[in-house]
Amino acid sequence: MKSVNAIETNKKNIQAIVNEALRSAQQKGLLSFQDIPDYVIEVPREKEHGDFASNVALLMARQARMSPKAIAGIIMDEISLDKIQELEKIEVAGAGFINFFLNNSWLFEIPVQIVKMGNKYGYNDYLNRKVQVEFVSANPTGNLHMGNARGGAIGDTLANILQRAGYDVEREFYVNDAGNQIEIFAESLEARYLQLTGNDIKFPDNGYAGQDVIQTVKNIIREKGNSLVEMDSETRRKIIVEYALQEKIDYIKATLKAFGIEYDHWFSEQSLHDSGKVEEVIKWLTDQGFIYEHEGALWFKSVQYGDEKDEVIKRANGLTTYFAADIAYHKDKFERGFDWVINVWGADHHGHVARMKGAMQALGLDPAKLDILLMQLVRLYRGGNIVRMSKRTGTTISLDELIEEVGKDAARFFFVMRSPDSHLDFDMQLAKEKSQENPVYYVQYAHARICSIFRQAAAAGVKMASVEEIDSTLLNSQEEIDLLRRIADFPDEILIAARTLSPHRIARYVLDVAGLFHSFYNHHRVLTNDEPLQNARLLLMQVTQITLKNALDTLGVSAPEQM
RNA sequence: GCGCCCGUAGCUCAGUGGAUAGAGCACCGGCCUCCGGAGCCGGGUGCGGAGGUUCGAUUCCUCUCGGGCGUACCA
Repeated sequence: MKSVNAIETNKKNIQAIVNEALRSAQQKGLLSFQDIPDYVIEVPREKEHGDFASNVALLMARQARMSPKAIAGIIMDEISLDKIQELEKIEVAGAGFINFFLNNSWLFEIPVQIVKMGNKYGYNDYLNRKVQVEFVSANPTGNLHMGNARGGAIGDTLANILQRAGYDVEREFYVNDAGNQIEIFAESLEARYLQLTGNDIKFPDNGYAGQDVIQTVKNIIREKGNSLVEMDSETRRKIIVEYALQEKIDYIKATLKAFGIEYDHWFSEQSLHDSGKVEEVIKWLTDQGFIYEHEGALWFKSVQYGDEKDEVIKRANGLTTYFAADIAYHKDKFERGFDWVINVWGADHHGHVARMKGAMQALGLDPAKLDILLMQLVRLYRGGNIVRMSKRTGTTISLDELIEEVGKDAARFFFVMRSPDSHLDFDMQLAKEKSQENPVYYVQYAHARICSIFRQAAAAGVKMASVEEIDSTLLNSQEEIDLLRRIADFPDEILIAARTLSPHRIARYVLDVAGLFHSFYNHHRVLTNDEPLQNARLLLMQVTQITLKNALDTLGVSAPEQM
């Protein structure tokens, strides 16, 4: 199906006539310039400035050696209004802006298109470009915490946005099932196992002290009893850690699924070691001169790529670092044919960005194809009080507990409501509240209210006319036009959110649409005895419902029919 | 010390170099004999500070103050 993005279409049409006017003015010798500058057609903030506006004259002033206003005047004179059917008026305003005023006929055509597209409204044209979004990638050594939760909501929403922007999207979870922390995990599990089977063993100082480790060990004992006590340590650890990893990965999968997230691919770090890809990439980088030896360790020359210091890739004890595996991992990603790779990382990993991009360059890959979306950390509140998190005592609130307490919808909405750059204060009490203070309810209520109107209509035996027969030009009050206008923005909002990696834009958008709907609802009645008007308003309700539902889908939040 | 992110209304936050900087909450005052009042309408002296680039800076650059994070042969 052909996608609908009326805003983008209008911008392109206006840009075309502006370009045409520029060339025409140039030919007539009215305007002298080398290149058309990189100007924009934008929707002005103020309604008085038209439906669309361009800054082309301001950007051209220098090379044309004329005032912006004079240039704008020339351009305006070269444009004939009948080039675009809806174009009603052009004016020069402010410092030299060209403002374009359209009549609303394009707007009234949109409802029928939206109804035809249904749950595909918001999707843009297919781009045939593969993008991978890797997110959460939590260590399988503990529970999912609030950072993982925010990463999950941001990553999954971003993946949804990219799909609607026209990309082929793959969601990937990188399982850190190798390396140092797995060793420590194994030691911790073994110590707890021996302790719980009656042996006096000291727990490692840097071990995983959480309750969940003890619970895992209890599960192992339930299944295998004391049978591991007599084994040699290596065999015992192998059995225990294998069991624990499986249990943790199952837990992570189940919890994220409850959070509305399903991955296309789970990628094992250990597989990179098993296949020899880590050694392979180290050897290749060494041969190319990107690696040197110092005090028995191998170092990657990340300083030459703007990093603060060089990074160890293989330790003096012969074990590779997590960075070595990460290089092999990113090489593998691009060998899988992605045009674009996005990693969602916690801000505490920002120091890793420069050297990762440096490694890309060393490998001959284009670092611009890798975007790392850093998100600031989460502070959890309950009412006014901060909920302290402590790894040592294991008293953190985990994602499964959060979902249990506030629900998936509120949690997902809250995590994407703010820009990833912004610290997030998550108030669990507010997220649970069924009141006007809680934004997720405000939006869901709008959707439920519309559903209720249709239930009322059905109960009264009202039948909506077929879409083609409805006269949508009757939707001419300010509230109706404002709502319709914002609904028309949806596909373009998706494109902007994709381009700027801004999932929070969609949360704000859906709040906007809900607000405009509530305002309409309080000013006008849908069900009346004016049948043509009633039909037009029912159509408006239908497209509002579709837009709210599709935008909420993008956020992974449900759109209830009643509350 | 050095590096990254953030400082916008009382609070929590939006704001792709553009025209008169917005929203929610809180606070005050209004609005249903009528489709769900979990709603609507009205009420605002705010871009931490100082320079710079630009026709134009909340946005870009430098410095400065404040907060967060990082700065391991951890991940």
